[in-house]
Amino acid sequence: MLDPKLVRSELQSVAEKLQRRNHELDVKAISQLEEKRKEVQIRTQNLQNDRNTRSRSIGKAKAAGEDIQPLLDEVASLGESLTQAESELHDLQQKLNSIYMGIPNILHDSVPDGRDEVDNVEIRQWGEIPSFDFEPMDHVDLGEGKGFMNSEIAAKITGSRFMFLSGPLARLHRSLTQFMLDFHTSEHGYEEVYVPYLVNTDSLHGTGQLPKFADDLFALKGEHEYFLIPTAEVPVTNIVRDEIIDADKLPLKYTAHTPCFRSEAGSYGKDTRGLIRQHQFEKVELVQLVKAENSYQALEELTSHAEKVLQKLELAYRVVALCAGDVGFSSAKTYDLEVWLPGQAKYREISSCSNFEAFQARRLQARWRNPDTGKPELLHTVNGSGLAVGRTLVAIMENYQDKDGNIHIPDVLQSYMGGLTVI
RNA sequence: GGAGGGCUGGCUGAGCGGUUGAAAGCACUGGUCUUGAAAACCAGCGUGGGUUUGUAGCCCACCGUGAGUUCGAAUCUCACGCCCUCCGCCA
Repeated sequence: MLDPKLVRSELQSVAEKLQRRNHELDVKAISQLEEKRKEVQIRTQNLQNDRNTRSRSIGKAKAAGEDIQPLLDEVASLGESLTQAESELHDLQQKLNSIYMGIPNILHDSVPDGRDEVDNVEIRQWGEIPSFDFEPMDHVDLGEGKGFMNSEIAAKITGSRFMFLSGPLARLHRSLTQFMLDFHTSEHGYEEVYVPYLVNTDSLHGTGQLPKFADDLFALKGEHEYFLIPTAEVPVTNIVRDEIIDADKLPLKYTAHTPCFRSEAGSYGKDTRGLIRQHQFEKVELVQLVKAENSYQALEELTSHAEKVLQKLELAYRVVALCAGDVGFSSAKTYDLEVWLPGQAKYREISSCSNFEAFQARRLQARWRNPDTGKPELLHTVNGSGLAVGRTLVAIMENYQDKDGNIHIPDVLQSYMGGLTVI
């Protein structure tokens, strides 16, 4: 959520900034509601003040043994207008709040203009695109060819967009998560956390998935209103919801491995083949909670931490700055890491690293105490995948294949594979 | 599933329906003392919101959440949520 004070005091300029991401702010409705809110709020608070004053004097009179009946008569008429004003104010605040909850974050100045992914800007490349003296297969042909990947079994067990892996490929998948967690905890200073995979609605509001994106989530039936997490960002970032963190504890850096569940509503024809777009996938997430002045540096660092995983795996990739039209709702700036997939002969997203500035923190009431002022200030939240495990598996399969359809194991993973070098 | 207990400020923990935004302690900040430090002593110290050019002042709200009773609720009533203990079941 944006700062409501900012929205109403600089409504026009906020609206202009949001136009960059094709969000039309209903300036007229907001200013009218705010005007009304101001009037009603002042009226309500004056009435409350009046009531409090009178009630106090009744208390005093009673204590002094005076007759309070005249005072009671005086206050009798107050109640109704106060109740009405309070409920009017409540309604207005709810309306405004639901509008504010639906406004996306303001983009950082460095975000390039553009409508959609076509306009994203490549920042840098790493590694060499491998060349093959044979026609490289995609991961599905490789996996199915070996008998280690079977979408029909998954479809029988559940339905479409799920995958069944077996044998050394299932182990390779597991090895990847182990490697990533070990790497980030030992080399990059993240604390490993284990978190719930079901979350409540407060948590989802906090990180911005609700109220706008309920369709993307799997909801549980039953006595609790719980949802399957679409990303570890939700449980991990919510660690600091309603907390005030000591300055000397910052930055907080967490990493977690979780499964992620996305309904992928509205992507019906897209990436139906293989592991690219599934309802269930694994991810190792990186989350940093930092002071405002450090968040852009943190974004660069966190992005580089994700990149290092690709470098260790010797996979060619590029870093792309998402353009204004492609940056997600809660983010102020996002870098995507795109890995080269020989099976598709193109770069595909394997990580997304974002700075949310105070957008999530404001919803979360996640703050730190500034020792200079003694006052709480909103944290900035920064997160990214480090990396998406399923897509990393795809990248390894396709980049490390040979002409016989074998998959060679990257050096850094061999110890996790019990010394296996090829599958 | 059954039976109890509890949710108060950064933390611990008091709180007869009437200046209680809330005692006390801890922590923190400033000061006195000291060569310095510690201790001791003194003072300050909640969060959110409104108004406003204003981190000044004034005002409002907040004691798990939401309703209710009342002139007045942290204190009474109801519902819900969460936590804890015991029993049962169980990976």
